[in-house]
Amino acid sequence: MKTETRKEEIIRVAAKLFKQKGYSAVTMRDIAKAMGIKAASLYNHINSKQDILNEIIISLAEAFTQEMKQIQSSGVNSIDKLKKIIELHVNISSQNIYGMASLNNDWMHLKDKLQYYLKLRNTYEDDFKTILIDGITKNEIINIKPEVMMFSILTTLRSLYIWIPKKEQLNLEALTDDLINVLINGIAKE
Amino acid sequence: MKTETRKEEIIRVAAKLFKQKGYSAVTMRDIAKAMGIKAASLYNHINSKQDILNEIIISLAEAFTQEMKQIQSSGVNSIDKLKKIIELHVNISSQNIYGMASLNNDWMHLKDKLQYYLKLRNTYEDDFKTILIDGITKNEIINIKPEVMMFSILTTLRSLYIWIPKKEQLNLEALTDDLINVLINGIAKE
DNA sequence: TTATAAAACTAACAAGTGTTAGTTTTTTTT
DNA sequence: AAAAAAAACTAACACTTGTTAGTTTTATAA
Repeated sequence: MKTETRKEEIIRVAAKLFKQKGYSAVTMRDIAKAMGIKAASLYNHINSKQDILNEIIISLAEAFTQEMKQIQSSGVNSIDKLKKIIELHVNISSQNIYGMASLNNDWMHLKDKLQYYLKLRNTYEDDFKTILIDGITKNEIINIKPEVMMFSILTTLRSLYIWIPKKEQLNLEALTDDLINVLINGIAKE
Repeated sequence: MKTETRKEEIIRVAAKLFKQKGYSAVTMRDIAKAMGIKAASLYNHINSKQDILNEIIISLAEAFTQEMKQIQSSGVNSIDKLKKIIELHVNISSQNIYGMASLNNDWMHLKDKLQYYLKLRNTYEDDFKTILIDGITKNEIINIKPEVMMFSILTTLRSLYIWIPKKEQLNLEALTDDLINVLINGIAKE
């Protein structure tokens, strides 16, 4: 376990504050105070406030994209691919609760990286939809508009960062199992 | 259809901007410019930027609370209550897309009204959970942790404001039906 | 038409913003 | 112990923020 650099520490502390109040409402002085230093000192480690946001969001977006490509080429059936996607979101979200908040709420404050982020997101959603359409074709998934299914599942998964901290004793495996049940099998007794 | 007051117009325009950039990133000068007046002129109609946010969020939160009480006392079974909740969210969200964005993303910037808002939200979630527990008891709903079920359904419903605008031809009834299917019956073919 | 109310305006404020320059302190390397 | 590098500091900048005071214009009522 390699030790955290000062820059990584700044990004981690900033992400925590961004989750609480959003990127725009957090000042460089807030971040500095949370680290016990003065705002100007931050600039020995980072280039700008904007760069902090870039690093938080882009690294996460790239992680999702990369894993989706793995799932895509895994060769399992569509339901199992969806299960892998659920696991992916639980894993990343539980490891980076604060970053996920920025990814969800502050992506629109990206500037240089905005187009790149949108490209990654669109690719991810297209891949997701392709899995659903494939499942419908192969009769593994009910024939409902794939957009609505994707919206429902993806929205739930993207909001995990809100709910995971609330679960006192965080059993990730149990959470994953429950989510698979709820999202794929529904909640009604047949 | 009674005509909109200037104050209502400010709140409507502000909500639209809040959806795009978040409360903190929108300035009074932004709002004024979108209305074709100067920032100082806004204060002939509203007391503060804070008050704009208060009105947007609290009116929506109260609408949800009120309707939930209706559903609670409607006497139908738990699955039908869930269907009514889905309809409720589709209706309010489609009628106030911009306000729903503030409700979801900017509630933490409430000040005086923050405690009141949290009380309304907690009550709503408690009522929701009670319906689920009741459904489990009566064997209408599968026996999974009600928190996970509520999280999944409620998160999807709360995010409708993101997706509704994307649906080119907005058939609300069809959307409601699809959501009922996906959220209650799941997506897998049995 | 004249008086009244409503709604816009200009100008400015005090406080807060991200960031830079230059300097001092602390830590690491030789 | 001396030199070099890293990381903190103070002070300030140019700009933006929400808001107020006072005034002028526009619309309504008498």
